[in-house]
Amino acid sequence: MVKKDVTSDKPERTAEKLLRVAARLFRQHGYAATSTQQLATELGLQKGSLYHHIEKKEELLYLICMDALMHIQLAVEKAIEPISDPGDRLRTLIRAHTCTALDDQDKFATALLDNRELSDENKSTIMELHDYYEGVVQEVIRACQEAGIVRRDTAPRQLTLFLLSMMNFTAFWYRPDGKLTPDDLADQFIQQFLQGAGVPLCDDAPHP
Amino acid sequence: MVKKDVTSDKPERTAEKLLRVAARLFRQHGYAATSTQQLATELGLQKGSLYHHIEKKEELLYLICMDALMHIQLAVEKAIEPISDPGDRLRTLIRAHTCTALDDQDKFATALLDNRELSDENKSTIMELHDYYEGVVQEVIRACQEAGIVRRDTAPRQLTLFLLSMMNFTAFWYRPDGKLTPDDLADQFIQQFLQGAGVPLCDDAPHP
DNA sequence: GTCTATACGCAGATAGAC
DNA sequence: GTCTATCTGCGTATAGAC
Repeated sequence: MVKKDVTSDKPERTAEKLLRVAARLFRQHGYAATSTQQLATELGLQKGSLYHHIEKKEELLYLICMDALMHIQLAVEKAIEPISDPGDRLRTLIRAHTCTALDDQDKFATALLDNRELSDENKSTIMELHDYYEGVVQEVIRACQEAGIVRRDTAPRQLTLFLLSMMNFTAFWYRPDGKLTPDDLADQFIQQFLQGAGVPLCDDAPHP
Repeated sequence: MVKKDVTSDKPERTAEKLLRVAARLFRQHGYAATSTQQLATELGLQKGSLYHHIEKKEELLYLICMDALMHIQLAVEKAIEPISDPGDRLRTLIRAHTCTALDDQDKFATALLDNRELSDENKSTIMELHDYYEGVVQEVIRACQEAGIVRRDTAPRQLTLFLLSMMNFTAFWYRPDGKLTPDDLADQFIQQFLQGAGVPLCDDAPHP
């Protein structure tokens, strides 16, 4: 359905702006509740003009989901690739995921909320990517279990879901104008995921 | 906008079924993408007939959000009310929240995903309830900090968001036909939230 | 690449018979 | 409480001028 080449940089400017604005509106009101009219108005265009840039409205949603998923997957894989220590890989993954997700919050939130409104065909494509990425996360966690730094009494898949839940929900409540930077938040996620919120029973005896 | 009395039990059966079916469809396709036609078809009615039970389509969404929030809030408050130990209150809250949310997964997921599509007026009402409930959770966590069983180096509001993120995201991926019961999941949430996924550094020295 | 004009269908909602 | 019939508007998408 989509054959845009992203090789060239400059001539695609309008298309990028379109995606950015669409992501903001979709996140705010939902995909189906956002009309091509609203979209055009925000861009200072007539609604007919949109169809010079896209084939149909759904293409916007598809591109947004694609963009968000690819972005986060590539960022995370690139970040953890040169690292071998399992614990460092996990911490790096959490930081890269958090920062990338918040860097493009509208697209990421839309991808999470509105992917159910894609056509069956597009939905499968997106779901495949999603599952692949989940597998990457799960593998990092599994390696931590093997290395003895993450508990083995819970299935890696469960732990993956817990971690992704915590990080992904952030896209819904995080306000960039608040006090916490994405990096601060990443620190908190790392601590919360690994140590939990409970006070350690025995940290009065620090190890050498 | 809504003046239904929920005092009587039996005569409201159709209305309940309507809400149940609506919640399922809304969750599946989104509120705006679900037509009154689909709704009517699933109920074996003509679309005109729906308007004997509701004033407008949005009323369904409003009632679903209301229902889900009230249900969970009442269940949690009732569960923790007789308990005084802060840690027990937190663990009880997690269990009540998890089980109640999964008991009516469609409504709960719809309330989380589609509340943005409510009219401004209805949205405020729902948000107030939501904030109130968040306050209840936060207070339980704060009490745990005061009692020294939850770390104080993270703000109670942050911890509340982490906990709710983990629990609420469940509504999106949990499958009732899987192996985990809601109770199992609650156990995992309690452990994950308090102890984290990391292996304790010193549990070779159990306390008496 | 943007405009105007328009096709076409389906959405939500109402009225009145049964 | 459900049906049929119908109103009305707005939705997505297209065509052709500039």
